[in-house]
Amino acid sequence: MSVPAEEIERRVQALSAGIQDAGLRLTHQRLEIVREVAGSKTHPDVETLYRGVRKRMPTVSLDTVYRTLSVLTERGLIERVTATAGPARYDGNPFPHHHFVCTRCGLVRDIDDANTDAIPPTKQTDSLGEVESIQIQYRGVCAACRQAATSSN
Amino acid sequence: MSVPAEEIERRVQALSAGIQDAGLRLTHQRLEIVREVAGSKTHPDVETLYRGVRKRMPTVSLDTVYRTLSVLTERGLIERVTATAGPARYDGNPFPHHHFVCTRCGLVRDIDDANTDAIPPTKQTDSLGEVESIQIQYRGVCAACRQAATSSN
DNA sequence: GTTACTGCAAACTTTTTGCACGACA
DNA sequence: TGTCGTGCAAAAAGTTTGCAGTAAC
Repeated sequence: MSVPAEEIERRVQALSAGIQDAGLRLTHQRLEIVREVAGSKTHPDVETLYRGVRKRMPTVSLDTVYRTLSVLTERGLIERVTATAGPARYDGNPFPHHHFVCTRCGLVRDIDDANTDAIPPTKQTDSLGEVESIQIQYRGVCAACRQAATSSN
Repeated sequence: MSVPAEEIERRVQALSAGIQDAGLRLTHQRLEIVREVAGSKTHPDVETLYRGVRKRMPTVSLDTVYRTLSVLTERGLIERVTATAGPARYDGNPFPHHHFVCTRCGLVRDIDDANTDAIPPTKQTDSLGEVESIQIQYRGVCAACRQAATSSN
């Protein structure tokens, strides 16, 4: 149920290229952090990514994880997940997609690009600015939380 | 260009009722905080709301603003804005709506309920859980940022 | 009259920053 | 070889919590 190896590879390629195209250095640390975030489907927070990277690179520092994620986000290569409260979480999938969000436990999972052509810009959006992309949040209760609620009733 | 008085009133009513229906006390502090958040269309952060409330109630504390916003959010009466990084921002509109988000400056504005029937749950969402609501983020560049970019080119 | 809420202060968590050393292009 | 990036440490920012007094119901 993890991200398929070839998909991880595709993401790592896109992110690595993005770093180098921006004239930035692709250091060992950055590559490992890219691998970690690209290989996760849970949209982890910085601390979790840090622990994951340290398994392969024990000397990496938390600051570097913060800084690398900032760099990637500033360049638009990855996104901060804007769906949950608490510590920042990151989305290592650099291709367009949407999110399912569990309102109970904060689980976030990617949803492939839906038919966003069905959602045209409106008069309201037109008066505010130019819409460049549309992201949908499907909010609800995940299977695990649903089961937990059922069995305790 | 602010929220119309009757709309503010409608929101304050809904939020006040929500507090009391939950068996909580509608204190002066809570009412002023509700007024502040319901009257703003900018989705302000806690510090900004605090300053606004203090104009009318100089003795209110920042903690109480934090606590009241937490209470309102936990009860599902208002929502934390899940669109921007940085300090938490709150959306005092308790009725269904969507958001336009400027990716440059972080401006967030409400968009009236679009035709979300055009976005049915998918096989993917079905396998993750039950979708209860759909929120659309229209992302782009707001008029002010667009103008700033144009005039500096 | 109870009990929940508030203000104050302190603590805690998360994130950012300055600096000197080390490594990438 | 020059410059960008890293690790360390300290600081800053944002948020939460314990406690005693106060106010809502």
